[in-house]
Amino acid sequence: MVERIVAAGREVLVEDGYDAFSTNRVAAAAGISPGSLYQYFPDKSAILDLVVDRYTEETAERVAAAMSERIGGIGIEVVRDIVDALLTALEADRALLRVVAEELPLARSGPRRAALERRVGELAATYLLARPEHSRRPVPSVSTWVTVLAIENLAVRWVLDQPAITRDQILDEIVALVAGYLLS
Amino acid sequence: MVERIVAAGREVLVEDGYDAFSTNRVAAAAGISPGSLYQYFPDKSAILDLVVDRYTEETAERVAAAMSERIGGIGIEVVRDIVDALLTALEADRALLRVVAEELPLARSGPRRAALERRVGELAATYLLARPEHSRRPVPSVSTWVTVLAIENLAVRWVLDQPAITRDQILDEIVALVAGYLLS
Amino acid sequence: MVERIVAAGREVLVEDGYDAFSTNRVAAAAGISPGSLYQYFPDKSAILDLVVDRYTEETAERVAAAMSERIGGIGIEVVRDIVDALLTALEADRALLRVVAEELPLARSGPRRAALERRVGELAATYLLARPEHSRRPVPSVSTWVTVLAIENLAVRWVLDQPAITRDQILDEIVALVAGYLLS
Amino acid sequence: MVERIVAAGREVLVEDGYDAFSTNRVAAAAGISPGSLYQYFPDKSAILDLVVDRYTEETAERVAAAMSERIGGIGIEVVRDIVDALLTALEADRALLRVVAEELPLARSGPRRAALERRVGELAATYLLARPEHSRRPVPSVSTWVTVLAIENLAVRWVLDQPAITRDQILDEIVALVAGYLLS
DNA sequence: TATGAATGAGGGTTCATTCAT
DNA sequence: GATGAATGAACCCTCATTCAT
Repeated sequence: MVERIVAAGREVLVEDGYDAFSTNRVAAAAGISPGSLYQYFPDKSAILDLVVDRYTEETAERVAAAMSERIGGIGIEVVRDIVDALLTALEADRALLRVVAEELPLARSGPRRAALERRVGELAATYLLARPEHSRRPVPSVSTWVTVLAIENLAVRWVLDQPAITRDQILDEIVALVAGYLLS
Repeated sequence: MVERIVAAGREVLVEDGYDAFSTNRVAAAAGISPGSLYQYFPDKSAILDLVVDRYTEETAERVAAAMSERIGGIGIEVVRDIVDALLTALEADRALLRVVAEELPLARSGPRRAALERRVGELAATYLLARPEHSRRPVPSVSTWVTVLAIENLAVRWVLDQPAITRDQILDEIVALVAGYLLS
Repeated sequence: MVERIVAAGREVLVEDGYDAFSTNRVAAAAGISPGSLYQYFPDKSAILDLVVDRYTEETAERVAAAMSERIGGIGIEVVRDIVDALLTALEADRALLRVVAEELPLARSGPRRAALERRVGELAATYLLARPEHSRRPVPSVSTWVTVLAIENLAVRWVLDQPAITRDQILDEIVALVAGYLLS
Repeated sequence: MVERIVAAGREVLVEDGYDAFSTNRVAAAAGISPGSLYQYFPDKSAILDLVVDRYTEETAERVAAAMSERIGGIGIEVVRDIVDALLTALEADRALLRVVAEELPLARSGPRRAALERRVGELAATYLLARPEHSRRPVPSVSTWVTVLAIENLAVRWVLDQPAITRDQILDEIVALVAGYLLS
């Protein structure tokens, strides 16, 4: 039932946008009555939080999976594969990404995004520490922070704004950005 | 009068946050009646738009000024100076930056931000075109897009999240990021 | 306008009872929209408070007037006249008295009633102090408290329950009660 | 089971007040499901009614017991003992008395209170009829009504408001009130 | 032009009651 | 009998917008 509500919430968000995310609308989409929401959630924002949580976790999961799979690999191709996975994950539900990234008050999606960044960042930091030859930057925590934020933003904007840049191009550019930063 | 309203709107935004940005509140802050707002703006969101516009323009102005000033300069120090100017501009009104970047539905500030990016991007592209030796990336428009977006996001997050990274450090890192990207 | 709302509130209270005292109902009775209530009252309970205040003050006023008028008089007839005035005041709007005394959570009407008691009590105490021969009770503040509470309750119950006791009878009884108490 | 529910209702009333007296809360306190309430009570107010009934009966029982015990006694001390018993009964559960007398719409506790008054009144009337020398008032039913109501209200207010009057004082005063009324 | 009282749809939430299990 | 999830009408209140003055 919680799942049904979360699904309905996601649907409302995708189909009608954040402004339409009212308890009445979500309940209607879930095919239940407004009062029933409150048997599973303390208030409206808890529903929204869980919808965003689920989405963020989904995305984090895919990226983290790609990372742990590829992380044994050699050279710069690792980065390309990971970013490729990230793009794929973001492309999976562009409509929801748009709402989460652009309509939600960032204060709501911010913490989830930060969690994602932390999770991915830790993996990356571990990797960099294990292979010091892969980074010439002096402070690993800092270069991780920089790398993760830069990649994340570029990926999100590329998916949402769909600039005149091909997928291969953006992958090349991001790889070049990261490689140039860490290795030169 | 429009200016008075915009100033009031900005004040409300900074002092009380986005949720308090109601027409009544803005009118009160401007010392006029709610009805009078509608003589100068078609609706509430037009006021908000103009507030954000003004802020974005201010910031763009400062960065563009720094760019045209420094753009004749030599080498990588140019980048450092420009990023420095950007940080300074963002630090000028951290409270408003927080509201604009974190509380506003990004959809509202998005277009203004895009305008800023375009403006700065054009300057950068012009520069890179004029001095091809400064970039080894194949498509200037793409590398400009990448550079501008990466820098912008890192700068905003550094100012807002205040991570344990000194100002000099973040400048070094951004310079390294850009230099590594464009030159290697 | 405040008066119009108070009148409407009183009407709803009298006509439909306390449970029907909803903001929508009061607004409808006042011929205005629900939102307009909030231009004159901070919340629903403020409306109710004022309705009860007005009623209590009205009643207190009448009784106090009778008291100051008669208080120069001689002997026990003074008490009779005052209680008569009290009965008259309570009979003036029996329907509202019923709601105020029986439907309202006493916590709401309690403080107003207490104020009325205090006001009347002070007058009575002053009188008793000025004419010590009128009371043989040792502690004036206590005998005042006892007298006021006893009279008030008897008067209210007589008006509301309409027991098989004539008006003259109840006046006689209350006079006997008070006289016997204070003078014997 | 009915008893369990009544006990739970009383608990909720005492612990959390009238506003918290919801079917869900009472059911939870009784360790049963909300739906089960309706197997024993037609609706919520029936539960409340029975809780109040029980409490009123308890109180009536104690007072009536004291009355039949003392009623053979001589003189005014009888009154004192009975009022003493009443105060003791009211003090037994001051928290519940407060809720019943101050938070409940009086309309709900009114009929129960009236029953108590009738019961006590009948005892008193019987007594007065049997010993005509104890009252000089002309209509026993009327003087009983007056006496019972006056005593009841004074006792309740004394227990709840805790004015600066000692227990002995209030007993003295009530005795004086009654004695003066009936005998002078 | 400026006002600001009035609007009223819609918001989130509660809770007595029902009924399929 | 017992359950407890589901109901949905009704609650109080907000606020962008309007319009008579």
